[in-house]
Amino acid sequence: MPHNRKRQPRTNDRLHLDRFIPYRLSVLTNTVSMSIARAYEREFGLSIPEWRVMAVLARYPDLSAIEVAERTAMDKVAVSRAVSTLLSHGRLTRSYDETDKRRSILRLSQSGLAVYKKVAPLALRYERKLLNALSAADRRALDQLVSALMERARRIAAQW
Amino acid sequence: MPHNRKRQPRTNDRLHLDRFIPYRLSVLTNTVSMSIARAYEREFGLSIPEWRVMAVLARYPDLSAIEVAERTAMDKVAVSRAVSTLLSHGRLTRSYDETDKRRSILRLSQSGLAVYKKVAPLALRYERKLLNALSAADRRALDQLVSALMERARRIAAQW
DNA sequence: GATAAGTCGTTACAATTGAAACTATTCATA
DNA sequence: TATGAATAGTTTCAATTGTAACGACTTATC
Repeated sequence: MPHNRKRQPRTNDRLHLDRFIPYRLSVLTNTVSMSIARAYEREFGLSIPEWRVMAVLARYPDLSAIEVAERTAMDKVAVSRAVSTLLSHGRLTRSYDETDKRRSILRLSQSGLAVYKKVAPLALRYERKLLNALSAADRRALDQLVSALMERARRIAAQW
Repeated sequence: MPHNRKRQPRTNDRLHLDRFIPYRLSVLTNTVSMSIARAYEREFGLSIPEWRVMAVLARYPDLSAIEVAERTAMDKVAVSRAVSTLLSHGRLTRSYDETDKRRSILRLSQSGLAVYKKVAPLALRYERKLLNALSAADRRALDQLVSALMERARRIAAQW
């Protein structure tokens, strides 16, 4: 019997939920998202979709709803709902494109901008807290891994 | 002007959705989960909660519903619903603990086990496909990063 | 310039999920 | 052994989300 038998490979042929990356990613993401969502909700009455719309409009004003959807990986119905509640709370202004009356032009209002300026640091603080666990090198590694997996996941989704 | 000015750090003070790790994790997880869910649904009529219950019972037979919930990071209502549809499809058997009649004892039926044996390879194949993008070293790194982040996220969630 | 096909955004309806209340049972304590 | 608190699991109701259909408008084609 060989004494230097290889260690079990991480990905083996039996399914073990605790080692199954899609599952672990899902649990991790849920935990993270729930923490953040709770804070947004508690302190600003914002849902995650609403917050995402605000974040993207803060950086790119005057997008249409569809453009917001593209940049936030939300579908257009979700954007439509988020926009409508943000409008009703006065956090957004909406006008329409003169040359294409279907397209909306969305922008943070004064009050929306003010809220954004308070929420953004909260979000960043959370992220910093989370990444505190990691060395600078690990953070770079994480960054690249997430990018690589994302690309791969997209490709697979297209095939399946 | 110094020519060797440092590169911008990855985590800076402005919020950029594409660089915000919680957001990126969320998009990645959704993409991955949807691919898998679609395949389960298409080929076996299983939802993700149902599939998780089956996976954990395959490895640990005779758990109670609460124990399943603990091991799958689902809440007990979700488990109750998944169990009830699995029972109605004959994929599970349920008995009750003699000494504590509240506790159920769940176990895959013959047919459940048969389904499991077909689904598990599908899941593992997906994972392998996803991780193909990565070197062995990267895979180990991913493993550790997810663990570290998970621990950290739990800790933060407890505080907040 | 009429018609068909496509796009933007909303609405309506169904399915999923979450939170709270509930039943049945057990446990702790007096 | 009676009573209050706790636990396992289900049910109910409300909120969220996904899908499909729709109205308004624009673009392409004839």
